Amino acid sequence: MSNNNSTGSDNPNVENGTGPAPARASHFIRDIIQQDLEQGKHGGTIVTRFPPEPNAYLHLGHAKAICINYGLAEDFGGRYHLRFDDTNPTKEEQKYIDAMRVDIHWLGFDWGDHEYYASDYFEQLYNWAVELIEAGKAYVDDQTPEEIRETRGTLKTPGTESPYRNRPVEENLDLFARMKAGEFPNGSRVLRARIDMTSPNLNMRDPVMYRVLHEKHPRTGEAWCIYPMYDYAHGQSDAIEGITHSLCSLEFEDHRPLYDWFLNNIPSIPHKPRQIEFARLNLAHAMMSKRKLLQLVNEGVVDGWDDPRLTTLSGMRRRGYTATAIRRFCEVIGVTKTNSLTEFALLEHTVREDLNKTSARVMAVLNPLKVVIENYPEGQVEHMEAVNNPEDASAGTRQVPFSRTVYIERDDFTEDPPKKWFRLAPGREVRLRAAYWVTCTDVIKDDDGNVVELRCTYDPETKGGNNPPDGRKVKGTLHWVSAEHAVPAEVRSYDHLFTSVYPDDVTDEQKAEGLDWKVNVNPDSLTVNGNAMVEPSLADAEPGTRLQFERIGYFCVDTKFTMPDKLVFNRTATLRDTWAKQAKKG
RNA sequence: UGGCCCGUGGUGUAAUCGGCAACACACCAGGUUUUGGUCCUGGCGUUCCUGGUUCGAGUCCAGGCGGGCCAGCCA
Repeated sequence: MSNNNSTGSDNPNVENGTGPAPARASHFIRDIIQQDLEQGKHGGTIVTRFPPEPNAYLHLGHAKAICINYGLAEDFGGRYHLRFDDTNPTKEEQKYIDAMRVDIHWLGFDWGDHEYYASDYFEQLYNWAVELIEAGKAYVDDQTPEEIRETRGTLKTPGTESPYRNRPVEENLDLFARMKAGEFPNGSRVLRARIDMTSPNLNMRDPVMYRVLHEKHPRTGEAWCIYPMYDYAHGQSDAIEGITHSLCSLEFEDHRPLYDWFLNNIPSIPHKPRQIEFARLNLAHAMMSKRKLLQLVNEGVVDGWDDPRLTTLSGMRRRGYTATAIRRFCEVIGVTKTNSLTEFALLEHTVREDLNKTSARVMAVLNPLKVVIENYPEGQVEHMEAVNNPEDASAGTRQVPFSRTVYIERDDFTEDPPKKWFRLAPGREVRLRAAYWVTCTDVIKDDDGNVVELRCTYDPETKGGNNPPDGRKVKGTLHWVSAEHAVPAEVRSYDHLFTSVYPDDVTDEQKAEGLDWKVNVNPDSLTVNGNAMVEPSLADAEPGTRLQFERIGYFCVDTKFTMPDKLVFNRTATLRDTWAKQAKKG
């Protein structure tokens, strides 16, 4: 897991993966790298990087990019860098840098000493810009932003050259130096590459390399008042770091000719990386746009960047997702250039797959219904032995107290059972997991006819939930908690944050009404249940602990709302529920 | 009559040189089970269209059709 050439620190934030390393799926980028290595390019090694702009929190789409970049470097014994692309001080903040470092470590990657910042390269970038000016391949443009936009042309018509395009080299050098010296206000002048205003690729129509921005930078402070644009900074940063394969998403395809142009035209460039693009992740019912995520957070639609409904890494972590599950997900979705929409079910599958193997089983009743076992001695308490994880014998067993009054799930009882109903009903017998078999003898209702309590009898010969000697069978097994031992808890359940698979889908009618993508926010995405009762072994559960509530789903102790005297659980995912499917069909 | 990219089951992907379309998810039907979980078995396809080359095309060629991205001094 640790980066080659790194310090190999045992970072406490790195969560150990569980299952065996899955076989690596082949894909076109892996093939390219394999081929390059076989042909002896790059001295037989590869160097990749993950280059986030620190202006938001990392989300599942970033996890895909991280797994591709870092995973490939690991697989081929190469090296990987973390580079913060901090070229726009108006948007970037230190808090995002800090959060990103935590998230990437949590995912299980250690970049060691290879943490870099585009701002580290400002001096070198500036010097190369001067080289370009000297070569007659860059010039200072005095046009206003509006004029630059107008003369760029359109998708179908060529642009026109700036009147400043043929300025003498000396004048460009002087003006660029004075831009750097702070003589000019924001927006007054830019440095442009001198390429081709008639190119069908708009990125090649004399792209802006530097703009004047009198802005304090989180790292360089007031040292600079001109800042390089992405297109100029990115490829050259790759070159400086010796990146061999610069992997990015599809929308940069059109930028590749420009990426290559800088590399090929800067006289003293030390190294030429290769940019390769892949499709970014689209996940149904989820928001993967940093800008819109920021909006959801700022407008209070969600409870911060780590809201468990968000597919931010911090949100998913708080929700109970494991790094193993996320990395496995990134493996199974593959790497292609095809625009696609991945079903949420695939994500749920990978988290269940991991949690099934690793999480301890406990009993929790979300919606309690009181059951009095009339033939069980009053005041008696038995400690029943329960298996912690049937998938993992080493997880051992625990004692769960049983008494005369227990709570069962309200959904596990019905007065008029449908076909194939295995649960409790008047006169029916079921197994209380790890305890006894009980038979419902009476139903007690309030004045409005609501069932408020059940009366049952138990069979002492079924202790531990075992089959009785008479050979009786029972189909249903229910979870339960002893009323006097139960610990109250709050349980927060989540549904998709967006009702439509594409959160951006807005009808023309909605647009006409002035509505935007936020109409798709699901008003029922959060359900807070304050009535849950959990078994006493959970009383002191540590925040972050992941558990399976038997027959219900995977939950974790919330790290934000849990207090010493208040347990709060987040539902990570439900268990698959074939009965619910069957019942729905009728 | 702008450029670039992409089309394989419901979904995500695979298919060496042109050689029986494979895997996972989802769904459906069964089996096992002290979780209606897990696990096991089985079912589910005109490779966007048309034409061409070929003994043979998802793969090569031509022409269509459909989808995505690009006109920030954002990344």
